[in-house]
Amino acid sequence: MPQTPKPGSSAASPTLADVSKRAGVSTATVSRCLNSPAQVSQATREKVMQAVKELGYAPNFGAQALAAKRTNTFGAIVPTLENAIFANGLQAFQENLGKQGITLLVASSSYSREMEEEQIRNLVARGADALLLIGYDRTADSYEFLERRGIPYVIAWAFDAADARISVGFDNQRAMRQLADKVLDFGHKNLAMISAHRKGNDRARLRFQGVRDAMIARGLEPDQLAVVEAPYSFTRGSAAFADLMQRVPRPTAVICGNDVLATGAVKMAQEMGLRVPEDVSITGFDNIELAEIVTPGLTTVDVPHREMGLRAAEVLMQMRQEDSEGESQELSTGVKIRASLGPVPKA
Amino acid sequence: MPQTPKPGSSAASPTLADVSKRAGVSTATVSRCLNSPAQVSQATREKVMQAVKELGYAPNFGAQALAAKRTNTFGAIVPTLENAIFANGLQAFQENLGKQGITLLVASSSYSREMEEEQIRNLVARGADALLLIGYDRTADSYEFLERRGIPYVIAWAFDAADARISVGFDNQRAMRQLADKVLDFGHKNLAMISAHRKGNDRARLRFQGVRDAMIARGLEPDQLAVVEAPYSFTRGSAAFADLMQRVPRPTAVICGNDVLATGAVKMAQEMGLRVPEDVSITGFDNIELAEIVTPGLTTVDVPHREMGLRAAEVLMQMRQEDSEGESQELSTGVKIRASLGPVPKA
DNA sequence: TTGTAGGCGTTATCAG
DNA sequence: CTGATAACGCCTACAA
Repeated sequence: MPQTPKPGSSAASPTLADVSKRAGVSTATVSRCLNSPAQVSQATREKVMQAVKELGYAPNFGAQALAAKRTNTFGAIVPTLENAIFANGLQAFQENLGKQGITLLVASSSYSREMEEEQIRNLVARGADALLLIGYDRTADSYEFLERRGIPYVIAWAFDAADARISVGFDNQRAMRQLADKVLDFGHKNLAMISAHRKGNDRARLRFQGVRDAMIARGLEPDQLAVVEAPYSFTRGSAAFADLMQRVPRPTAVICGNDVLATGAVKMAQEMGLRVPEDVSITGFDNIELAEIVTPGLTTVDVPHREMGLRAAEVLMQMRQEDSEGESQELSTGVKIRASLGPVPKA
Repeated sequence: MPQTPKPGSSAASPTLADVSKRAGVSTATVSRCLNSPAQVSQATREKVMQAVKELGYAPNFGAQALAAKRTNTFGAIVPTLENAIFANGLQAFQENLGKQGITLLVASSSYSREMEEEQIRNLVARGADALLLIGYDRTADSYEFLERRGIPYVIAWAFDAADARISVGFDNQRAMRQLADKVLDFGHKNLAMISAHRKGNDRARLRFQGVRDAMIARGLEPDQLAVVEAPYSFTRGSAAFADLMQRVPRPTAVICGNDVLATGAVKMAQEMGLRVPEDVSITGFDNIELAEIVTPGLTTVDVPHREMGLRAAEVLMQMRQEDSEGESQELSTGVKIRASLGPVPKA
């Protein structure tokens, strides 16, 4: 049945054909008007644009992608959107992409490798030209899928010089080691750590290892490190802290895998009537705004979020455009000292 | 390890045709296998699924949308993703959608009506079946576009009984009025407000009005209310607070348009050596986690974020499925009293 | 500068 | 149950 173009069908989306009809030109001309206006004469262009306005035409993305094989869309998959850990980096990433007219699609994996694999497929199916991913740990299928499709991707929030994959990030282990060194400088011997689940999370594993490195360098027994794993949330941080405070001997410093956990810990300390840092020191990781907001301010690892996002965008755009290999970039971190870290309490 | 791909087809995405060839069936059968497996015999199904696995086939979203005219994708456009104001609501929205196999695409408008209009077009072009929007204020073109396309949408974070559009939200004016009443109960006479830009932001205007309402009801002159407008950010909240503290007479209570601004204000107060609430009271709006984290805790308007997201999802799914009108829902807010609000300081 | 026509990958409507 | 085949909306050589 040939299409029966109902006159005045208001609900349907106008198509290129509708516009072309109204402007009295061919669909090709309309398409050119929209994509390379220079190729069209002033007069027709105006006619066409007029029709576009009147009909409220907007191109159908699917059809466009299908025909052009290019979407000008990048994707990013982060473990979580619930706290601000990735917000600033993503924001910078998006800003830089926007300058080149590229749209960003964001998805969350909820810290699950399976979910991430699904989201990767999802974004690719939606036509993402390139992907931003967090850390190295993901299913083999995920990597295989990306390679097979030839989708450019860059790994952020982690950097491994020994890995051939392109990344823009920092050395989690070294970063945490530096922080732990500061903690030990204050004389702490009984350390504890609140870590994210290390299984399937390379950043968490490396940060844990960083603490051990620091202990070993001082002749401390790393297995003495009391560890509790907790999902990255404020309340879980509180619970984990309460747990650790039951241990004997009680830790004098609690190193947290990120600022959200550390904030939860600080709040729980207050609830328990423990003073920070007089009774117990607490540190974070990331240096997000929260670290400054909580009282006392968090001593934490300062991560260059914005620069990471910026650079990642550059690398990715280059990889796509020139079909070049791309080049990994290691960024450096620092330690931000705030009041939450202090000397060992007198027993 | 690649799977011995067909010569020349290594980088390209496998298509339905590739799968059908490999499985020795028609493309139609493959499609059915994937979409309504019940219609296919056990034997063929297995053959096909095998081929799908081997080729790493994933459907092309654009083509799918083009042919099926539906995407099982909803969109949401929020003013910002940088702070957690909308995070919990969106999370709940997404969770509920996920149960029905619907994917959520999120975009940010950066508090700009023009940008929002662009994002609406963008998401619709990408095939969003329905949209979640924040507040009522948007360009006429935005509304016109949505109506013309017949895209179901629901307005959240605001509720206006007099407006015919479907919404799931709360009365911002009344909510703020209740909070302001509490402030006045403490005896404050010199009030100040840090508001979001009211132009193009109905929620901000209504909250402002809510404060005035409370003042009027007590016989205070509402024009005495000192107001500073600031973008919703921590640092801007700090700056605005510093500004207000210069005013003569100095306000004894600062009512903020949201918790982020209020937190910035609290921090600035501390920097200035002012005690909260002994020297000055500060209130927020939203009751996000932050309100509990900052010291002192924020007295704020408690908004049922999760329920709003949940309900919005329900309403929207219903509107799409049954093509029904949908029904607006007003949610109620409360006032959460914390330490940041106290009596008027003795002069 | 403009128009014609083929094809992008899927779904859905028919017959077999 | 399965297989052709016609849309779906757009882009892009290729012609005119």
